[in-house]
Amino acid sequence: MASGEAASTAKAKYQQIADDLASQIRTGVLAPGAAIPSEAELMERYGVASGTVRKAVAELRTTQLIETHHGRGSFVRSRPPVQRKSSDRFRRAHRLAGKAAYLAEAEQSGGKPSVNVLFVGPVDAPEEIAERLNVPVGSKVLARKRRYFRDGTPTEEATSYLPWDVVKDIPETFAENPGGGGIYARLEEHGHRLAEFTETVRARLATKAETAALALSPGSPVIHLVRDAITDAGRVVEVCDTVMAADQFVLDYRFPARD
Amino acid sequence: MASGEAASTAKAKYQQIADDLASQIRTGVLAPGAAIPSEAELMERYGVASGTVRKAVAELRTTQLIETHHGRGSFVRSRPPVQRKSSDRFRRAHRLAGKAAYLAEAEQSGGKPSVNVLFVGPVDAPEEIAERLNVPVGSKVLARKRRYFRDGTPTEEATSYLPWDVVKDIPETFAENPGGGGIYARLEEHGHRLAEFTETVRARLATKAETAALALSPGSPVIHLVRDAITDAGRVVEVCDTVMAADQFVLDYRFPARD
DNA sequence: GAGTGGTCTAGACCACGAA
DNA sequence: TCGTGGTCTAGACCACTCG
Repeated sequence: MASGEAASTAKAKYQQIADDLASQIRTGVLAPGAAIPSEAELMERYGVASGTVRKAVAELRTTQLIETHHGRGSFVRSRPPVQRKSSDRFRRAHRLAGKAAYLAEAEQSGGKPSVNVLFVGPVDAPEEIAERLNVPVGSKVLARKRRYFRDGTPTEEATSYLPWDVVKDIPETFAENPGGGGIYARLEEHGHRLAEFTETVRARLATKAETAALALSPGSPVIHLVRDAITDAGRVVEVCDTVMAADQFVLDYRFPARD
Repeated sequence: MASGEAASTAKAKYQQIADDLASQIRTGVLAPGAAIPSEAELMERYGVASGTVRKAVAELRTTQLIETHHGRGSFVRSRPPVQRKSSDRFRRAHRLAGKAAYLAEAEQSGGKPSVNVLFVGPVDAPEEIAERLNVPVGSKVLARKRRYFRDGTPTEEATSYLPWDVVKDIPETFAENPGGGGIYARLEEHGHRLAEFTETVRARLATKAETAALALSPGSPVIHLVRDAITDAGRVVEVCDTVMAADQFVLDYRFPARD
C-alpha cells in the first residue's frame, strides 16, 4: 500500500502540490478571498492520499498564502495595505492639535481605525517594566491596555504602564478616553514635559494568546515594541508595550549622523 | 484500526506530547544541545503511531524549541544571546576611531564577529533601491553584499547599494575591505558628509533562500531593515538592505519629542 | 445531514548520517 | 549496516459550519 516513490522524484509530492496552488494564487487564478478546492477534491485531482494533501495545505498556511477555517474551507488571504509607524508620530504639534498618535497614523493608511480599551487600573509592575520605570518590581503602577483595529480586524495590542505617583493627580489617565492628544498631552499639562522616546524593537513568532487576540494564523510573526517616554528631567513616565501583527506594519525611523 | 477518541479528549495527543517535551526542555530535563528521544522511542513511550509523534515534533520545531537534522535526530536549541542594534551605532566618533558599525556593536554582545564578502560589483538597480537612491530603475549602481557571522553561525545578510557617480572616484568602495571606519568613512572623506539616516523596519517569515543563507529553520521570522544614508546636501548616497535572524537581534532607537 | 477540515492509525519505502 | 528522520498510503472517526 505504501508508495516507494515517495522522495525519489526531485520534489516531494506535497511540495509540488503546494507550489502548484501557490502559483495559481500568485497569478490570480485563485483570487484573494476565494476558496481553494476542498481536500477531497485535491486528493482526487492530484491522485494522492489525504495526508499528502493536508501537508500541502499546511505548507500554504505557514507561508501565509491561505487561511483555513475548520468546517468551512481554506481561503486565499488578501493582504491588507500596511500601516506605517514613523518616529515622527509623537510630534508635539500633533498632540496640541488634539490628535492621538494612533489616529494621526492610521488615517494615512486608508482603513477605519478604532480602539477598544480592555483594562485600565492598578497592577503590580512586571519585571521588565519596573526596571524601565525605575520602580521596585511588583510595586503599584497604572496599566492601560487596549486593542487597536482597522476596518474591524485587530492589528495591535498595547499596554501602557505609568508610575502611580505620576498619575494619581491626573484623573483623566484613569478614564477610558484620556481626552484630546492622548495620555502624553495630559502628562505635559501636568508638568511632565516629554524630551525623548526610546523604542526597543524585536520580532518573533506570536504566542498562542497573541494568535487569538490578533486573529492571526499560528506561526505568524509579530513585532514587539517597547517604548519609554522620557521627560526633560530624565524620568521615564510611561512604558508602552506593544505587540503588532507583523504583516500589517512598517516602522520608520529617522536619526541624525551624530558626532 | 482508526481511533475514535482523536479529539474527544481535551487536547490532541500530539499537542500533549509536544507540551510534555516542551516542559522537559524548559525545566532543563532536556538541556540545550541534548538530543530528544527518537521517533521510534517516542512512539513506544506514548503508545501512539508515527504520524502523531511526527506532528508533535513538528510543533516543537515551529516553536523554535528544537532543530532536527535528517538522519541524526532532533536537538534542543540553545538560544544565543541577542545582539543589539542601536541608532547610536553610526556615530561619527566611531568612524573616526576606525571602527565599522557592525564591529562596534558585535563586540558588546560577546560573540566573535566575522564578515564574509559575497559580492562587490555593478548591478542594475532594483525598483525599491532605485527609488530610494533617486536614480532610474535598472541603472548601474555598486552593490556590496556580505554575510555576518557570530561565532561562526550566520546572523545577518546585508547588501549596500551606492550610486555609480558617487563611488567611481573612490577605489576603496570596490575593495572587499573598504578600510577603517567602513564605507561611511570613505564617503565622508570624499565630501559626502552624512547628515542623517532613515531606517525602515519590517518583520516577516524567512523566504527559502533566507532560510538557507542564515541557517534558519523553516518558518523562522526575520527582521528586514532598509537604511538610507543621507548627506548634508540631502542626497541618498547609500541604501543598505539587511535581513536578520529575528531571534538574534534587538533594535534600539532614540528620538526626540519633536515639536 | 452533507460537506468541510482535524486527528489518528499501522503500516510501507526512501534518504541521510555515523559507525 | 543500522538507526535516524522524511514521505506516503488508505483508510477511520471526530468536530465544526451551513443550509
